Amino acid sequence: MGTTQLDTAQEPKYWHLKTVLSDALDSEFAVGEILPNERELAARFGVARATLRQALEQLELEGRLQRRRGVGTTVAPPRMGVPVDRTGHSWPGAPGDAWQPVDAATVDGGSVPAAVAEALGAGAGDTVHVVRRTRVDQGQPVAAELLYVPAGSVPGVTDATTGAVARARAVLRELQRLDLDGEERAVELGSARAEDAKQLDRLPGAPVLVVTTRYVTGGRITAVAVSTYRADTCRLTFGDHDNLAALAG
Amino acid sequence: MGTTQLDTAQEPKYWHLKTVLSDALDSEFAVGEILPNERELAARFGVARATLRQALEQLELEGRLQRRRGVGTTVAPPRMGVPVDRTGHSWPGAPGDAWQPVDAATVDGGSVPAAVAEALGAGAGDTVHVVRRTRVDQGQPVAAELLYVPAGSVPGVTDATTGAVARARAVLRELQRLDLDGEERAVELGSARAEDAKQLDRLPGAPVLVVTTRYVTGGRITAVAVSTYRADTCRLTFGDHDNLAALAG
DNA sequence: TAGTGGTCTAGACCACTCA
DNA sequence: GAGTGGTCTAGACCACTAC
Repeated sequence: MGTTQLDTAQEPKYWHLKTVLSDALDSEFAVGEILPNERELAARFGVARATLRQALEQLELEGRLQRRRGVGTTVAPPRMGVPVDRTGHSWPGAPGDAWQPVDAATVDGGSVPAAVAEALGAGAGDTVHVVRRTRVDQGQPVAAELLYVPAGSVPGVTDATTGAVARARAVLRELQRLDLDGEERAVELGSARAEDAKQLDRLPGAPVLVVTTRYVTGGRITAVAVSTYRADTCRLTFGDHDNLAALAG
Repeated sequence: MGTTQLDTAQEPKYWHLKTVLSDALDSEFAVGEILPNERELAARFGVARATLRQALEQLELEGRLQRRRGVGTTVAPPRMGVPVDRTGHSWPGAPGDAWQPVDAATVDGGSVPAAVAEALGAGAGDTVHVVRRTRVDQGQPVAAELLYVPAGSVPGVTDATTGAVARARAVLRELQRLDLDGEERAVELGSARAEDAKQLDRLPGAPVLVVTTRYVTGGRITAVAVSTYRADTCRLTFGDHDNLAALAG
C-alpha cells in the first residue's frame, strides 16, 4: 500500500514513544533541560499517563533522563566512567582510595548475607566487622558499600575503639597491613535497598549495579565488599588503563 | 500503640509485596516451580494486578523470577557466573572463545554508533566489518554481540568471500594474526534492542548488561565489541581466576 | 480454545520540592 | 499552596503458548 510508515502498528505504543522521545532528546534538548511534565507529554502524544511513564522509565534506565519527584524530568548528562579496579577498588583504605567511611558495626557471622558468609568462611559465632562506605565522584554520590571483614583478619581492632567512623578507620588501617594478593569481582543487576537508596539519593528499588569484590591475601579471602553503584549515572570501567594511557600519550 | 506491625503503612504496597513474595520464594517454592497466575496472586493479596506486577517486575529484575507470556511465572535458578575476561572476551576467534559467529556485514564508518566510531577513529568513507556473534552457556543464550572491525585492521578480508558466516569467520581469522596488547572494558545498564532481544529470547526492552570492549594491538584500537548480556540470568565475573583456583586447589 | 503474561486506559490520591 | 513525579485502582483488550 502507499502508506509509508504503517509497520508501526505491531510495535507497543510505549516502545515507539521511547524512540520518538529519544530522537527528540538528541535533537531538541540540551543536557539539564527540563521536559514538559508527564500529564502534558501524555496529552501531547495522545496516550495515557501510565503509557508515557513506561517510555520514560526505559529512558531513565538507559541513563538518558533523570526524574525527581516534586521537581520534574530533566535530560541527563552522559554517564560518567567510574573506574572499578585500582583506584576504585584498591585495597580498602589505601592511598588514592575513592571511598569514605561513614559507619561501622560489629555483628555476628550468622547475620551477614549468605553469599558473603560463605566466601569468608564465617558462620554463626564468628565476629565480622561491617564498614559502610560511600563513594563520591564529581560532586555526586555514585556508590554505597558494605565491607565485610572477619575479626580474625584484623586482630588489632578491639571493642575499645568508640565511635562508628573511628571504628571504621581502625578496620581499614588494619587491613592495609596485609599484603593483597588479588581481587575477584562480579557485577550483576540489582535494586537498591532502602538504606543504600538513601545514601545514593534515589528511591528504594532504583536499579543498581552490584559489584561484589573478594580480596585475597595469603591464599585466603580476608574481606568481601558489596558495592552498589547507581545504574542510571554510572558506566563501570575495568582494566588496562596503562595501555589506554599509552594511547593518549 | 499495641499494634504490632503498623509501620508497614509508610511503605509502598508493591515494595512490601515484593518482600513478602521474596520470603515466600525462599521458603515455599523450589527452582522452576510455577507460581499462581497474576490475577490470582493479586486477588490473594488484595491489590490491583498492576500493583502486583510492579512487585513481580522487581523480582524479575533481581533474577528471582522468570516470566514467559502464555506460560506463566516460574522461580528462577541462581544467576550463572559468566566470565568476562580471558575465556569470555579473549582475542575474538581464539581457541576457547565462547562465542559463535552468526552473521556479518560490511558497512560504512558513518553508520556505526558514534561511540564506536570515535574509539576506532573511523568515520564516513571508511569501511567497517560488523560481525554478529552469540554466546551460549549451559544450553541457553546469555549474550549477543556486535563486533566492529575497521577494514584496515584486517586487510586480508575481501569482498570475494561470500556468505555471512563465512565472512564472519574470515574477519575473525584475520584478527587472530594480530598481537593483542590489552583490552579495556566498560559495563553499563541498557535495554535490549529488538534484534538483540530476539537473539536472547527476551522481549525488546528487557534489561541487559552492556559490555563494551576495546581491543588494543600495536598501540591502536583495532576492534570494538559491544556485548549485550541478559541481566536477569547473568552475573559477570572478572579477573584473578588464578588466585581463586589456587584457593580451591 | 483456554489460560497466561503484556499493553493500555482514565481516572484518583499521595509524597515531595520549591517559591 | 501549586506543581511535580510516585503509587494505586478496576477494568479492557492483545499476543502468545500449549493442549
